Amino acid sequence: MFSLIQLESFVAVAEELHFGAAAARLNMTQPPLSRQIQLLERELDAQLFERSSRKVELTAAGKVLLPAARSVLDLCNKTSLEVRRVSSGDAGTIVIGYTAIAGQVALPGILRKAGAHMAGVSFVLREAVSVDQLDSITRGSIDIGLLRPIVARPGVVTRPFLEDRLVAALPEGHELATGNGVSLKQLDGLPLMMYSTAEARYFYDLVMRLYESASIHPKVTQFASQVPALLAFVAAGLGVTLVPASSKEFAPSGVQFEELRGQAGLADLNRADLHVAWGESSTNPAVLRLLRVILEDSDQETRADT
Amino acid sequence: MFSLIQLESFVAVAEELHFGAAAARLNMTQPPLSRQIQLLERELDAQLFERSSRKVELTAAGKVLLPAARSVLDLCNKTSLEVRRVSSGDAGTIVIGYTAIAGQVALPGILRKAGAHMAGVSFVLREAVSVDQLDSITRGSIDIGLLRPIVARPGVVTRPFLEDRLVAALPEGHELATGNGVSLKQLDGLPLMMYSTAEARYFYDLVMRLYESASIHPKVTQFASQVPALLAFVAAGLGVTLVPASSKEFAPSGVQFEELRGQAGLADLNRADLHVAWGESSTNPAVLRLLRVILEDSDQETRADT
DNA sequence: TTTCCTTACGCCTATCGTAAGCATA
DNA sequence: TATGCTTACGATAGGCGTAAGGAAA
Repeated sequence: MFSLIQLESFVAVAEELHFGAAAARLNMTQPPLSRQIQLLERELDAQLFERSSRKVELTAAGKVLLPAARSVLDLCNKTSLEVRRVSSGDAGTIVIGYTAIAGQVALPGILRKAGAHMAGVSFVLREAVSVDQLDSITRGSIDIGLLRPIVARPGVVTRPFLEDRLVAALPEGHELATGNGVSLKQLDGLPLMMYSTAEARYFYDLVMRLYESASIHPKVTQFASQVPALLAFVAAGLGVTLVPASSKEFAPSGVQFEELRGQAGLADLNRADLHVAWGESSTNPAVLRLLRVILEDSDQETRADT
Repeated sequence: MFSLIQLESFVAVAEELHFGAAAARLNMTQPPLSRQIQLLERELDAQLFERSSRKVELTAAGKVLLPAARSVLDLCNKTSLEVRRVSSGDAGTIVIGYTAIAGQVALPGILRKAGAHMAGVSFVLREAVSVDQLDSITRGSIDIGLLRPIVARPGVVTRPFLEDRLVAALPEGHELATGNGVSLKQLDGLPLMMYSTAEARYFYDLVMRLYESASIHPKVTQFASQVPALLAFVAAGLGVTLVPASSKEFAPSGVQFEELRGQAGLADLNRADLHVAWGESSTNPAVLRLLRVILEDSDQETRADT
């Protein structure tokens, strides 16, 4: 096979139509340039130039080769730049998995900040529940997951990046909707709109633990797997529910939120933080950079909260 | 700039993920191969492999380089062939991309007719999914693609040349296998052997649209990306599927086909035509000639159908 | 201890530059 | 005779293979 140097030599001669001028452009002397062209011609079994000591012209075969040689060289240059950029983290593709809630409360901010710091990186977004995200990280089909801290998994690192807690959601005008918070005890006996065990296991378990901590039994009347559906029940006056505080931003009208309070140790139990997860052997520079953006950001928000 | 030998070395290592095996494939020993990779990495300022004495893995930068390197090498090979042909006065070389199905139902006929009209032209055949073919046409590494009409792409022209439609495939002896056709409604409730969304997106979407048009929901129990695999499911009695009518020719025993009928507008929805695609700036006379052969041929078949 | 990627080193091939050759206007 | 591509030749650089080194399971 010919070499790229031969193609560069050929393009230079084809453009200058003068071996001496082409050699000067390539910072070399004529003789080796002539030899490179000869080698290329022998390699291709084709005469590329019609040449005498007075003129140099492209043959038909040369006319076919010229655009192709330019394409090859262009593609090589483009590839070189692209690989450099990916290697330095300036470009690349990051596949981000996220839960439905994370997609609403965390993803927009992350993408906004990432877009500013990492123009040139393209993001592929994939909504999935937490456990599926862990599987995907293990398989390598997503780079970063925004999820709930369920079971630890070898090979996957997780870090909290957005503090969150459950708050009570009550129908507007309910007697407990005072704006001063409610205790779990006060919720005893009220119909509870509950997370389904299969699709929202994390929240199901969290709510059950909270009720147990207050020694009361939930009176579950409705199930749903998504926060908006639960809030719709509440807005319709069917009962109360517990949702992440971050859900306030996208609540329907007719719902009022109250902080949970009153119990020793409640704050430790009532943690619904969002975590970011990634493969521990992840080396993609763009991914590492995005992780820095997310985690720095979380530090700032943490400080702002305190 | 890197050299083509370095790209070849890189592709070999990336495909084998083993320096020793790659070196054997390249007919050389490991040490110089390692050195070529190191030189390439230094040249690109990028680590391409994550390697220890126990495993070799591509980095993100390596994953970007791999298809690009293949493109460069493909383009070089194609260029080499092309220049030789033109130089020797022979017509030229046509690289044909085709999907698995096109390779069975369309390619033999095209090659037979082209062979008669265009002796001296050599064909390079490359099986690839439709979207990859479009990429290759844009890059110039294939001349003509036989593919499904997915999204339009600037610079690439496509024309239908083989009409096709989906038909139902049922286990032999099934009560619906009457030879008089079936309606989609009749398939409601039967287990559907479905195309996978990733590798056979076109058919997946087409089947979903058909079911939606009949206001029924598919009961999907098995997934596969290739028609023969789906037909194998059907032959085994696991359910029914929808396949291009042209697949009849290479169906296993135990499968019976029924036309889809009964619904207004079904014929417009149920189109699975094969298209031919080429670069709009294509000037290769041999390519233009082959296009004429393919499209004339399609006119004949169209007339024969009506 | 085995596997397998990397480093070290001698040999050889290939490319460079200088100098001479030769064809054309 | 001047221009400019080609051939000849010695020096150097770069790649290959063999052999030794070193890290991981």
